[in-house]
Amino acid sequence: MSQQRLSTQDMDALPLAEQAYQEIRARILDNLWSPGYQALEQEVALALGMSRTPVREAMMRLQQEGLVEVAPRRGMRVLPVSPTDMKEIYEILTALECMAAEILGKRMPTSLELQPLIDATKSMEAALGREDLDAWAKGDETFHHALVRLAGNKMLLDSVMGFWDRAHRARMFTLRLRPKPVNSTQEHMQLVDMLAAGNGAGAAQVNRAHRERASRELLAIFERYHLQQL
Amino acid sequence: MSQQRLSTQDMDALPLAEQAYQEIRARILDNLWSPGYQALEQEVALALGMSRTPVREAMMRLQQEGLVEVAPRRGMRVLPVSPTDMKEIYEILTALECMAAEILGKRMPTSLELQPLIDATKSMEAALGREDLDAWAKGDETFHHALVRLAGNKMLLDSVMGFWDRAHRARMFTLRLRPKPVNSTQEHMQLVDMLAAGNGAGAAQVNRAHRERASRELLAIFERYHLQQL
DNA sequence: ACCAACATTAATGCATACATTAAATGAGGA
DNA sequence: TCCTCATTTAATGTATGCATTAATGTTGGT
Repeated sequence: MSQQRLSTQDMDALPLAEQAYQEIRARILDNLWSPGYQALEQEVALALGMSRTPVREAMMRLQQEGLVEVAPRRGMRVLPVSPTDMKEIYEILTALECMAAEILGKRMPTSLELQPLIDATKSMEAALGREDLDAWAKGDETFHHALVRLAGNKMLLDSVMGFWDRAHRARMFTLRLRPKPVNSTQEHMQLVDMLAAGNGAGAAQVNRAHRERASRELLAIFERYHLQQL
Repeated sequence: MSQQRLSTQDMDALPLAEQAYQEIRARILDNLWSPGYQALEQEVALALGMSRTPVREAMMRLQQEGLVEVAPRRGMRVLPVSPTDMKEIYEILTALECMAAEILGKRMPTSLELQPLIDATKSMEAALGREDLDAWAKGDETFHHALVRLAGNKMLLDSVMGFWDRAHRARMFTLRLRPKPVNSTQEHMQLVDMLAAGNGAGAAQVNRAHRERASRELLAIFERYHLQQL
């Protein structure tokens, strides 16, 4: 294998370790590598066409983020998400997002700032009309991402995004098992109203109810289908 | 340098990468390597008596945790903590700890479970009597650690501990610049009472006030002394 | 004296070699 | 047949080598 394949003008300026990270992460989030999937450093290295070193680096990063576990002798293993995990993740996300909502509300965002939230909500409604649940989910992510981003706390955003990743698969899976999210539009707009009114506490409360309902529904699905992990 | 120094019966069963991580982290938290301190992979490796590989691994881990930055050509650099950073960290910690308090309160912990909180508070009071601020700070950490731990959300605990690390230096530094924390005992016991009474919302509220006051005091010190970073 | 082009140096990113060790395999005895 | 202990195998952890490249220094021209 050639020592370095980056020649003079190569489009991938990304370090191999970074490529490995993004590639593995994408496969996990897209469920190409499902929970329980195991692979040795060498196997992954071969699959990605690089040596063990950058792969190892990527695996450790993913382990810290909670997406994989690196077992002593069997390489990495894609971690399943248990109902308990989901409960923990949603508790955290609820706390963090509500904090974001409160901060943002107190700050009285301009309508220009709030526009992304409104756009996302509209796109969700449109997607729902087309029965396009994937697009709906994407809109929902956009909405909540914008909400947290506008709070202006960078560490908060990073932290939240990490937990979203961990819950991603389960959210996608349960998307089609739960009642159509017809209330979300109204709940989102209610939140926007609170924010526009500068009502931080109210915004936090609305978002909290929103998230707690979502969490309950999700955990109910785990129960109903006896899902031990996803 | 010998390839492997782990002979048959060696007390350090820890992988070198783990040793490196703990060692570097300790030096940063103890302020032996102050904010702005820079070191190349090779230098650190030499200092710790190992090769670049495990050092590199440790540095990446510390970077993800936000303690250092790994600049392209100048190795790692211990990150300073700015007032903005402190504000962000305390916002997050407040949200997460309050969530912990609420969960724990709702669960109505037994007095046995609450004992660690009471013990920690007593130890803080004793330390204060001896004017031993370091011991006081340690007690405070113990109290809040126990609070979050008892909430039973492992991910929450991990997350919180990461943010504590990032704020550690600044907390220690400001310890002697701020008014003696004479109210903390009462506030802590008030929180314990709420928890014992099963009053989750109340516990959250008390803890929130507690943390917001601490945060305000800390930021005020940054202001007063024109500290741009710690 | 200043600046541009070039040479030099040094640090990293990655590949690879190697020792250690956990797991798997197999042999021998109860 | 089953269990115990030695042997082999294979995966990792760590060290090291090497190519790339950013930073620094140097030279020559204006």
